[in-house]
Amino acid sequence: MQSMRVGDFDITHTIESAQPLTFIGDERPDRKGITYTCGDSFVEVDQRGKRLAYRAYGSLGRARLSREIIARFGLGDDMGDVYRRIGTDAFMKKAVSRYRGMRITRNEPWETALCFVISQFNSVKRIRGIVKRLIAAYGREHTFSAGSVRLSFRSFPSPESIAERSTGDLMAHGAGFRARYMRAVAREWSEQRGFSKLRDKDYAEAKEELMSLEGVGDKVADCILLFGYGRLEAFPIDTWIKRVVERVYFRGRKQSIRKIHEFADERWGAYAGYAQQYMFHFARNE
DNA sequence: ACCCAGGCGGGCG
DNA sequence: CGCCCGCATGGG
Repeated sequence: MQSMRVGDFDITHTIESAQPLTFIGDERPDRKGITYTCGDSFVEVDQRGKRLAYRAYGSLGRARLSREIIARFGLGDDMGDVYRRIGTDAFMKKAVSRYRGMRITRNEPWETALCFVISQFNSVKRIRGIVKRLIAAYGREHTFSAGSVRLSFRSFPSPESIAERSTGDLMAHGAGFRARYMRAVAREWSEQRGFSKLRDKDYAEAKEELMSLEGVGDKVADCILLFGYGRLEAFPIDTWIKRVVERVYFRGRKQSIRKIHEFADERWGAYAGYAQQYMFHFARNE
């Protein structure tokens, strides 16, 4: 078991706020930790106060595991800086105070893309179920044994393993009309080798490229950029965010998606993604 | 029975 | 542009 000291971090809020880890991993019963697969390794994380303990089963070595934990849970983010920038009004101050320590997780881009393609016009509970069934059906099985420890788990399905299924196969797991989009994105992802070039592009250009995929619109593209590529300026606008922004900042008057993007960009700028996540989690749990 | 869910594509004015 | 519609599915 390895560990590190953490500040301004709350793993419970982080893993319960409907980020990819919510869909992929399994929350521990005490809600203070999670298990999830990272590549071909199985990772356990557990928080006790300011101590974050973690371990991996598989090929992930000690140094790489520590880097994975820091990256995955956004532990490199300066939360003082973030809170100063987003906590500028009563509503956001309340959201921040309620969920202090919640971080934007940084996830594998393909895994992020598939999760959020599935998320469209869907509920958090169902998204999780569908993702779990896909992992069970198409994930590669790994078994780890050392001494008395023996465990088996399935990694996240590869783009190829989704692309080669029929829409009927995918619908059998409850994916519904999204099956077509899942195949389309999986096909592109396997052909274009993971969209790694997006890291070198600016936000607008990267978003436009993601939106050229069938089944990826404005909101899903922002989710992929935020949770998959760590673009903290991305501001995904779903039904919750739209409602809340209109209610809190526009006196309940309807606004177009474009206007809300302009508002968020001007108000929260480089940390709009954090503003969005606190707003989303807060609004959903009211 | 009914409504809605971390939307998107397509068609229309 | 903005608006409206259909879309699979199941949980509340």
